[in-house]
Amino acid sequence: MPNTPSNRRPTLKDLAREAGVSLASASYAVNGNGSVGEQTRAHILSVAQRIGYRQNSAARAMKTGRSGTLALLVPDLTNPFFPALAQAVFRAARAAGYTMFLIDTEGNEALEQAALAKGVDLGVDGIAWFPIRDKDTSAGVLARTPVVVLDRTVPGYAAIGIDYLDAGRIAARHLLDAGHRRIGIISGPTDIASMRDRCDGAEALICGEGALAFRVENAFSTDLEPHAQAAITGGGATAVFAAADVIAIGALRYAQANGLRVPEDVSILGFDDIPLAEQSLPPLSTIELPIEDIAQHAISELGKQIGRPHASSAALRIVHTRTRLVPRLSVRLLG
Amino acid sequence: MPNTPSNRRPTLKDLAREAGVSLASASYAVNGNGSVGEQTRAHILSVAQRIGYRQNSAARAMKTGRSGTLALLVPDLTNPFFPALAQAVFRAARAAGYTMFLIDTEGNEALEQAALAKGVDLGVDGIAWFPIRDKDTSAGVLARTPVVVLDRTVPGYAAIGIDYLDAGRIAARHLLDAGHRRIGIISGPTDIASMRDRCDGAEALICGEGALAFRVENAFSTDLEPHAQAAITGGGATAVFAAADVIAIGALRYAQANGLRVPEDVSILGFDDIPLAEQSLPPLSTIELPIEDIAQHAISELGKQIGRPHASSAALRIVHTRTRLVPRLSVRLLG
DNA sequence: TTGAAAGCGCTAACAA
DNA sequence: TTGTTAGCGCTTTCAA
Repeated sequence: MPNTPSNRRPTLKDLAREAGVSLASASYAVNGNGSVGEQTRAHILSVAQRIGYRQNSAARAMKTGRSGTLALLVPDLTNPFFPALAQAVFRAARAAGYTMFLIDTEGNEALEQAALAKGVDLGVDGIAWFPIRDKDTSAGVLARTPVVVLDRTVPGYAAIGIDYLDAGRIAARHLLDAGHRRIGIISGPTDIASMRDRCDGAEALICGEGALAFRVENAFSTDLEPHAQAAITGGGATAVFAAADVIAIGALRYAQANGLRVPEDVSILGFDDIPLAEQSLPPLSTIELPIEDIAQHAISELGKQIGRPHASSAALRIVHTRTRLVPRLSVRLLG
Repeated sequence: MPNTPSNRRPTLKDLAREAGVSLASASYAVNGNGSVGEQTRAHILSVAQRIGYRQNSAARAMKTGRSGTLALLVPDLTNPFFPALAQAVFRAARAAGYTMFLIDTEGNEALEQAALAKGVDLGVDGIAWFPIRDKDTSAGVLARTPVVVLDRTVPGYAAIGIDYLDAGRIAARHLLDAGHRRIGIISGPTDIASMRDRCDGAEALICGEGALAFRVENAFSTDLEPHAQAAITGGGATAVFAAADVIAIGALRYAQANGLRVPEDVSILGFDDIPLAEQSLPPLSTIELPIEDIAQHAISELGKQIGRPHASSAALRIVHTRTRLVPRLSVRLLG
């Protein structure tokens, strides 16, 4: 009959007592690091199994200052880009031996700040942070915690960026190469630098080698606002670069609902390559974000910062990853 | 000049020293519970602010046995149902004063087990668990941690269920009421009880008041397998109940790609009400899951278990929530 | 109202 | 190889 009070979760001490060894031996056996005789270890482990011993990571974390956990903050899980990114980051974290938690900041800056603080308080070893906007809501809370900002840039933090100017150029290049000259742009909300960049990149090239039919802005939604609707039906563009797939899908639907065939009458190029893009009719040509690259770089950057306690004030790495064109059927090759 | 070594995160001790008070007073001030003079507290708080003091929740959790955090495990974040559920659960948790972390078990039972264990080890106060299948992968790890199982049932755990038999009946009722008599069912993977139930519920009613044209199974995907394709084009049904929206969307597309108009030639009723359902052409009639109810009940059940240390062996609550029909345009009312 | 001090469960020197 | 022991940062009882 075990001496362990059955209503309490067994501790290392219980385990040691139960197995008739010292605390240290029990700890070594459980962590597999110190030196314990092979049979001692086996015995301890079997007792652990029997009494249902589990590490108390809080205590362990307190002692070692490491919790083996990372947090990922994303602004909106219902935007299909983020689950995809999250899975990639989860995988990368797992490969590096970390357990990753996800927090949805729900587009709410107060929540974002609270989540950042909570992460720090709980002692996660690092935070991969996809900010709601290009704004530092951290209020100094992150001073001593490894952080890497994803996709955006927040002054003072390492970041994994995407070369959006280049991405915009890739988009424009594709349309131009397909023979289009009058090209319109439907931008997403421009308070986000990455959005401005991709549109600026595209616009520069379009103006250089063709003509910008229009450049309008629309919310991050498949519902097109009136001016965007007007641009599509009356803007005179043979091709439209919609700087986000959700908007592109909205444009596609709007065009079709108004008697325009895609791509025969108007070509549409999206951006993001969300799962839905492949399944629209016609399948949407789009620009794919280097999700895997971002995930890899993010975890490796975090790993570096965690390894090297405080070089945070040292050179802040900003890694740039590149996008790729995914040609499908929504862009027409002009004769 | 503060005496706090600047490269280390300030501790309560640092705060107490810096403010010239005892550890206890500092703790009281920070937590707002013990008794401290008004000015003492204000002073301590301002010093805390200045030196950037933050609680170390790991230490706090170790002492109190409570971390103020909950974990939510879901099987697949790229299935749009889960982000929606996650957001609802996050909100409910927040309203109850908890911080919630999300873990995607990625349909992998080994990962699920590891996540469960990690949650327990980290000392979360409770776990809301949406299992991959109706299978207990917990390996006894959860013995002393409050747990509530979502949507499925796992022996030995409290659960928030959905009355799927009833849901299937609601689906069949809708089709029958619209005048359909030859009705087919495309089921999802039937190793999941909830899937069997909704189909069984529908089938019973269909057989009673009409005729079952076919009942086939398909993976949880918009890609239809050959037998499902054949059933749609050659099964002779005027209406199809696809027991998951993703499958319904696949059926819709397949039908349309093969010259069948929806709902003129064939009606399609889905299940889940994922965001995409509203945006398909035609908008998909479907059955809505009571996400908010599930979230509320889950958090409240967890709250009860956390409050009452160990009534776990007591009566296991199984709460049942009800679904609702969301009529849109993919079901035709027969003359 | 304030402070001293005892641990929470664990790790890692260090000693044996 | 094994055991003893000093804390990690915090809360909280108890005494002042």
